Order: sequence, then structure tokens, then C-alpha cells
Amino acid sequence: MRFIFTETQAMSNYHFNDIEKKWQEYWAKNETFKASNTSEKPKYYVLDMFPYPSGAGLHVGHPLGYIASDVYARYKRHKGFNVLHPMGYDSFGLPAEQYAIQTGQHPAQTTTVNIEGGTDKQGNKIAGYRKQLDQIGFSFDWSREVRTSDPGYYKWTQWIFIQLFESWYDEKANKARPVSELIEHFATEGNTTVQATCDEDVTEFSAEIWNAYSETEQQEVLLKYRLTYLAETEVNWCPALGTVLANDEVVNGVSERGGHPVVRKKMKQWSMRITAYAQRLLDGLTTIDWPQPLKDSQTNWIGRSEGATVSFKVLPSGEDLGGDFTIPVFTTRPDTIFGVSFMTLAPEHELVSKITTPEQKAEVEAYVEATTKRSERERIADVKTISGAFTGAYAEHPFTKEPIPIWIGDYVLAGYGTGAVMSVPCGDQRDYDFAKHFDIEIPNIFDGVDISEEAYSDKENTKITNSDFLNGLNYKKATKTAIYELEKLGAGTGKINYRLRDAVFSRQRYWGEPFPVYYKNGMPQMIAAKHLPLHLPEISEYLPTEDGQPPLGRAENWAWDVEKLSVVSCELIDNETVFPLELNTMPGWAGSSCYMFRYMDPNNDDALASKEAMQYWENVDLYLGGSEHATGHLLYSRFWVKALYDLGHLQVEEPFKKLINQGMILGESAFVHRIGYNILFWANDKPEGKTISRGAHGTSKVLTDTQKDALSSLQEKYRIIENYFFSENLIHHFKKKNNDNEESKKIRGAVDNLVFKNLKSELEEIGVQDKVTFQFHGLLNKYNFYKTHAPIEYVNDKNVLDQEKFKNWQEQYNDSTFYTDSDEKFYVSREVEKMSKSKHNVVSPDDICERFGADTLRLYEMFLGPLEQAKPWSMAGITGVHSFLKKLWKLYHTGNDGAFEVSATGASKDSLKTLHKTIKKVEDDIENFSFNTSVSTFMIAVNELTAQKCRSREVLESFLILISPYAPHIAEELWSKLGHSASISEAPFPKFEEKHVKESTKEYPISFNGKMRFTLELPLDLSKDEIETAVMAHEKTAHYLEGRTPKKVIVVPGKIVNIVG
RNA sequence: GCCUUGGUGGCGGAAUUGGUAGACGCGCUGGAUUCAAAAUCCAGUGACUUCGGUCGUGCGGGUUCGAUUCCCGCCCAAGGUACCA
Repeated sequence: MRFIFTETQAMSNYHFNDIEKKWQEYWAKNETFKASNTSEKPKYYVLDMFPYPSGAGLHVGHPLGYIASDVYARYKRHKGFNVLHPMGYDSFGLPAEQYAIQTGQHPAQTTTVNIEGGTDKQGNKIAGYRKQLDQIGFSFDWSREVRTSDPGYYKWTQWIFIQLFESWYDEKANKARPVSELIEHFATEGNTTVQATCDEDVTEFSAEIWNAYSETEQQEVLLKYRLTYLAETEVNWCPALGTVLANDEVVNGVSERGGHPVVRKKMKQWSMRITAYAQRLLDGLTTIDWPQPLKDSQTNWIGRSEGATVSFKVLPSGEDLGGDFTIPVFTTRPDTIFGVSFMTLAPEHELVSKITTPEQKAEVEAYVEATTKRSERERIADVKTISGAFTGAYAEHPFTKEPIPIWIGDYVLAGYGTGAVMSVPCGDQRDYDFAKHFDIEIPNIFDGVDISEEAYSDKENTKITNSDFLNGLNYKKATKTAIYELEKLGAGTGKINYRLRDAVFSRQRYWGEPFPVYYKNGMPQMIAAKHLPLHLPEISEYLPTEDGQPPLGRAENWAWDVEKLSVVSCELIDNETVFPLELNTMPGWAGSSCYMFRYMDPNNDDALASKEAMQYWENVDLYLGGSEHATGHLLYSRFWVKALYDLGHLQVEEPFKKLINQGMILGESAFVHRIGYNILFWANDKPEGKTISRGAHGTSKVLTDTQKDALSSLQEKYRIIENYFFSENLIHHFKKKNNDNEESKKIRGAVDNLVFKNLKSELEEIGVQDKVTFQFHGLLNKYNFYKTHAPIEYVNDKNVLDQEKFKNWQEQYNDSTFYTDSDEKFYVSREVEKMSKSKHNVVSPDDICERFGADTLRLYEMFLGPLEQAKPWSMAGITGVHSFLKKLWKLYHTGNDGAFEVSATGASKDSLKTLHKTIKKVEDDIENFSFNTSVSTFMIAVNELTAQKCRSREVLESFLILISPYAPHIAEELWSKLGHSASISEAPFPKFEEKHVKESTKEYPISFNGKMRFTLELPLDLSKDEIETAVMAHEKTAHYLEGRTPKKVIVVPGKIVNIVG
């Protein structure tokens, strides 16, 4: 009996592992989701931002967007669209390179393992992205997979680079054009009639001059026009690491890794002339359906401002100064020109060294030196520290001819505008603060405004005074007049300025696309497109060379032979027929800027994608990804697409029609806590309070240098007491102001005794027990608190740490002592952070699929909350979603012993109402990307259908299609049990019919002064007056009125009744 | 600093146009079933309460018959800030 019982149980159970495996294999075998480039159906292109395949594998945060886009893609298939839903890998990147530096493994190898799975050299088993993605049941068309590090792919990245190199931006035609046309123009007319976006320093030349130039000279000039060009740009240079660092790799002026000094340094690098597209990038935003915040951040990034450039002549002063210099500045407030009382140059400004007077030289040089140590972000963010130096030089005011002192200050950045500002302290707060700090005059040019406390930056109510011909004018008129007068003087002109800077395109890294570039006489030459791809060369080590060249400097075969048309050994370089190749590689965004077109025709060897494929798929209809890409990938991609569109290679001008941001899933990190002690020593021959500082700088005569050093290291030793861990609760109580409690005593007992006991003998060992005094009491500020990440897999959901596992985790923790709470348990503290390997808070989707199934994971990730919002991951609640699926399964298994059963007889009215209510809600939700509420709707529907004992095939079949985008495996299984032989994936979406959900009555909430007191069911077709009469006649109304006469009765038919009075 | 987003029970969240705050799920409490456990099912669950009510959507104001929703001023957290992707 018992045996039979369990057997039938098993029959009726929801065996998600088997079902999911079965359907994943079915989809792969039948190529269910393979998209065709020709179809009668309307097309729909759904794209996810492709992942970087890291060694840590997929965590639960990654699939969030993929699940959402998959739900949408599957929904669109039900709606009759030919859906393109591809996936690939952004497989060039820094992590693989850093891993290569540490372990010597080739990044290509680790990348392949990360994607395809396997075992790395360290013996770590890696599941691989592909397998992880597959088990979630995505409807990707894997036949179109791309990898940016695949030579067959980066051939096209290199090809695009060449297209950009071979073009320039014609401001008259407002589009990019081939450089060949520019050369023609130069040869016949020179450059005076060309309006191009180009370097600032191009000089005018005639056709004769151009034709007389040498080849190298001509190339040099052309480089100033090309859409990608070589230029000196500032970088964070770390001499010790021999490499350039990202801003966020620099912390307080030193490298995050290793703490080495970092300086700002100029380097010759490839740049992309994105500034040529500033206006079009701005204009294009109005044509695309993106979230407003994302558009805002691109708008701000481009930073259009209208104003004027003004040139200030530098006055001769001292002996050596010629006075031939002018300083151009850009200002958005030319109306305040008479308020200028000084000028400020960026410390890096090229004129600084030329105009500084001998007396000021030392101060200025010291300041410039100090500035190179601060990162750009620090300089902008830090508005509190005001610093600068006077150059000793003066400029001449264009109108008053008064001398204006020239200062340098690090709040002015070299890369913004012209790297110089005309400072108007009465109108700009930063200028105001600077002037106050250095005691510079603050002339007031605003009528009736008090500027004794702060600058006045309001434009609307401005009335200019003390400004000669601008007196009495408002902002608009004064601006116009000022520009007119400046132009008359030849000292300035009206200008639109963009904050957007050209994008640096070189990286001193190994694991990126090689440039298809070699150098002849120092001038870059492109390798012809037919010889691409130019393969990334093999190198022995992935570090920069000893003399500071990028890693490719180590390649033995990295020269271009123009006769053999192939890469040859560097030893053959003769600069006649064999030339050195470019040593930099391309940045991360190179490979991701046009990948959406490659998916359309991924195996095409002759083009990025065929014309037909591009014509059919056009651009991405729905793009899903994180908002962190707002000003990187999403801006660069738009720029490249516009440029390639201009050049006739693409048929669309915007890559992504609609974009949805998915929020990050955050991890719940666990922390264990340690305590350290600040012990203060002072020598007995020194006055109290003068401690022997760390580093043994003390001037004590009774101590030897060795003893001072020993004391210092002793201090260091107790600064953090290793291996003693305290339960979170203990620390919490200890940190309280009045910490005279049991928990605190426990801590004090442990730490003080430990230190005190050893300290005596340690002082004796050094031989200073009589020569120093140490301060040692329990003042809170004498303690240091440290927290360290503990792996979350060692912590249960009650925040209790498995002490044994933690001890065995790393050798340094083997001898750990744990101070537990009163319940003998050791608690960690929790904090919500980004999910990352280094924070040991990564949750992998693998075990969730194993334990609950992919359908549960999919539903649960959608159920967690709104897609766009960031949310912490928590396993609490997943059981609810899982048991929902079990209930769903049961709904179709109501036969004897849980056998599958549906009936052909008609559906009840209630069941039809439930179904159609659900169709409406789910359809609305999917269209609005509100997936979390859909899941709730499914739960309600299953609860209702179960209560109604619904067996109707009509209802149950339609319901399966509704849920199939969310939980495709269970839907397919039940669909086939219903007798269908084809996949559910293209079954038409059920049609909503109003008649099934129409209500005849409404449960009216009756409010008194806005507070709901009771509800009253009334027919929906009652008029306002009828409703009022019915409500006033109700016995409860009298009760709540307590004898008062209502002043007013508000009736909103179908909504609410509110009685006031 | 600047730009952007968010703040609702013990927790994740819902409330689509200003109209019943807390749907749905978790957790918790009680019960049924079971030798027992798991699973499942049923009921309850914002706080306070003199059981009449009162309070309640980060804080302080305002508009309105009515505000989580609109307006003004703050506080806090997260993301971005140009070489992480």
C-alpha cells in the first residue's frame, strides 16, 4: 500500500528538473528560436546588453534583464512577430588581462573557459556562461552568437576604425565625408573654404602651399581633420606599475593596487572626434524612446552652452616677457565682462610656464606639481578646499584696458573649454570663493544686488550696472550687446560650446582589439581592409615593457611588411618596407558600439552585415541594460552609428529605438568584526602628551633608534588584533555611548587582557619597561573597529556564521577565536552592496535552478520588484513562487491519483471572468514592463481557478499561453499534455473580451470628511443623485453623521462617495 | 560638489488619471493532517486602543471635499561623474 501511495504521488508531482531539461533539449534540437532574415511576419528585435564573461560566472543579478527581455521576446512571438533575440559576449576586457598577469594564462584561454566551461590552470571548475544561460531557458538564437575577441568579429571593429580614419566632418553638409574628398579640396582650394570639425591649431593654407607640402606634412595636416586622430591627452600615469589607470583605480593620488604614486601625464593617443556629432547626438535624443533620466544624463554629458569666446592679451611684464600671448576663454556670461577682476588658468595650461614671473616661479611650480597628484574628479568634487597661485602676470581687459591678474587654480580643468576662465567673482560662486580666499577685488556689476555674502548667479532678474555700454540692460540684451562689441573689437565672438570632449581611444593594454595601424615616418598608416583581421600577437608576459611601453611592445612579431602584406618580426623593421605596428589596443567600448548590426548577419565575411539583413532588421526595437552605460557605451554607440550612416554603411541613424534600464540586483554582504587598539607611548623624558609617533620620529634621548622602531611596530601590531572576532551584537553594544553592559565587558575583557598581558613582557624584551609610559584605558576612541567580508555561503538566513567553515576558508583564519553572543552563536552584520566576487556575496543561479527550477528562478526574479529599480537579493520568498508553480501544476492534475485532467465542457462564468481579467492585466503589464505585478496576477488567477474547481480546457489552455513567456518549461509540458505536438512558443496570444469582466454593481466606499467608514454595494448604472439618495438613506450614514447636516456630498460614479460636514 | 533615482508593515513590494493605503508573496501566530517530520490545507496578522475609535506611506509645510500620488523646503540611501564593463 505504502509503495503504491508514493508512486502515485510521484506521478502527480511537478518534476521541474526533468521537465526543464526535456524542453531545453527540444528547443535546441528543433531550433525553435532561430530567427529568419526573411519572413512574412513583422519583425521585432529584442537585444540585451551582452555580458563580459568573467571567471566568477553568472550571478543572479545578470539574468534579471535577460529574463525580462526573454519574457518580452516570447510575448512578441505569441503576438505574431518574427523575433530576433540574440546573445553574445563582450569578451575583451581588463579582468581577463589582470588574471593573465597574475597567473600567466592567456586571456583567450581563460575567456573561452569562462564561456564554454572547463577547468582553469588553478584547478577551479568553471561552469561557463553558456551552460548557465542555457539552464535558465532563454529563447536566444544561439546560431548568431558573437564574441568581440573573436578575430572574425574584431575584423569589423578594425574595419570601422579605418572608416573613421578615412573620414572628416563637413560642417556645411553636416555629415561625415571621405578624406579623399578633402584632399581634392585642399589641392584645388586650400583649406580656407572648408568648414570642418578639426583641431584648434590648424593654420590656413592655399592650394599652392598644400601641393608643396611633403607627404608627411600633408598627413600631419589631415590628421587634424580625421574622425579618429592622434593627439596628446592627459592620463593617470602610474610609473611604478608602468601603466595608465582609470580614475576609479586611483584613490587619494595613489594606485588602488599597491598604493603607488600616480601623476597626470600627457601621452600621444588615438582620439575619436565625437565632438563633431555633439549637436546631432543631442537632436537625436528627441527621436528615441528612452527613459528620461538616461536622456538627461546624455544631455548633461554633451553639455551644450551658448556664450562667447573672449581673447585676453597678456600684458608684458618683467624682462623676458614678450607680451605676444593671448588667452582665449569661453564664457556663458559675456554680459558680466565688466565684472572680471582676475583670470584663472588650469595649472596644466600651456601658457603657465611662459607667463609666470621669476618671483612667482617657485610658488607656481610647486602648485602645478601638487595639482598633478589630484585626480580630475577630486578637483571637481572638492569645492571646500580653495587653492591656487598667482603667476605674477597680467592680462588686459578688452574694454577697460585695465590690467587683470592671472592666477592658476585647480578648479579649472585643462580639458574643459579652453582651460582658462575669465573670473567674475560677483556672478560665479567658485570665482567668488577664490577671490575671497586670495583677497582679490570683487566688483559688483549687478544693480541693487547685495554680494557681500555670496555671488549672484541669477540670470532672469539681472540688471547690469558699472559696465559702460551695458548699463541698464538685462541678461539677454547685455549678452547680445557684449558679443556685438567684442566682435567689433576683434576680441571675441559668439560661440556654442559643448562640454563633451573627444573620446580617448587608446589603451595601454594587451587584451583588446589591435589597431590596424603601422607608422611610417612617425605618421600612422592604415592596413588595407582586405588584409584584416590583424590578429592580436602572442606575448610572453602581459605586463608593460620595462621602458614603459604597452604590453604589445613585448611581441616579437609585430611589424608590418608593406611588400609581403603581412605581420613580420620586429627585427626586420627598416622603415623602408617594414614598419612598426601600433602598440596600443582599443578600449572596451570599441567592440560593443556596433555589435547589434553584426547579429543581423553574424557570419558574413564581406561586410559587417549584408544590406538585405540590415534593411529587414533596421535597428533594435527594444534594448535592455543597466543605466550605468548611459554616457559610455550608449553615447559612443550612437556616435559610431551616425558616422557609419553618414558614410553610407548603415541605413539607420540610431541604434536603439526603445530602451529600458534594468536595476541592479544587489548582494547582501556579511561582515565579521575585529577590534584594534590605539596604544600611545611616551618617553619618560618627554612632557606628557608628546607621544612617540609612528615611524619613531620621537626626539627622546633615553631611547635608542632601535627601541623607537620596536615601539612603533608594537603599536602597529595592536592596531588591529588579528584572529579575534566578535559577534555583531557585542560590537553593537560596545559602540554605544554608555557601554557599561555585559557585552562590552566581554569585549574589554578579551582585548584588554590580551594586550595588557603581553605588552608588559614585550616592553621588557625591548628593554624600555622603565623608560616609557603607555596610555591604556577603555576610552572608546582608543579602539579601532574593523570589518571584513565573510563568504555569504558560510552564513545562514539568521545571520549565524559557521565558524568552522570560516576558519578553514583561508589559512590566516585557521587560529581564529570567536566571541559569541549570549546564545553561543556568532552573528555577522549585513550590508547591501553590489554583487561581486571580491565582496564574497555572489549568489549563483545554478543552485536555484537545481533546487527550485528555472521557471521558479524566472518568476522569482520578475516577482522581486520593478525591473528598473535596484533591489537586494534575498532567498526569502522564493518558496512562495515555487509553491505557486506547484499549485499551477495541480490545477491541471485533478484526476484520480493526481492524473492529468481537463474537460471539454464549457467554462463557468466565474472562470471566464478570471481568465479575461488576467489576459487584460498581463497584457497591460508586459507592454508597460511591469513584470512583478504580472506574477501577482498569475497567483491570484491560479488561486481563483483552483477555488472554482475549473477544469475547462478552453480556460486552462489560454491561461498556459499567458504564463508561457514567464515560465516556459512548465507551459510547454502542460501544453503537450493538452495534446499539442508543436511548441507553445508561437501559439497566438488569447484575445481579451470585455463582456466576460463587465460588472453590474460597485462596492462604493463611503467616506466622511475623506475617511472611509463603510462600503455599500450599488448598481453601476445609478445616477449621481440616485447614489446620493441611497447613501443618505442608509442607516450607517446617520450613525457617522452623529446628527450633523452634511455641507456637501461628493459623488464620483463608479469611484467614491465623500460626505463633508 | 554636480546629475539621476529611490524612501510605504517584521521583509520584497501593490495602489495604472488625486478617490477603500498595505493587493500578491515571505515571515510570524493558531489550527487540521501525521507515530513524527517535511509537504499540504484552513484562519489570523500595520501600530495603539477605554473596542467608541485614534494614528499611520522619510521629515516640515502647502493646495484639495479627499494626497503614497500635485507644489515648496529639508534629511537619508543608491547609481553615474569621461581608462571597470
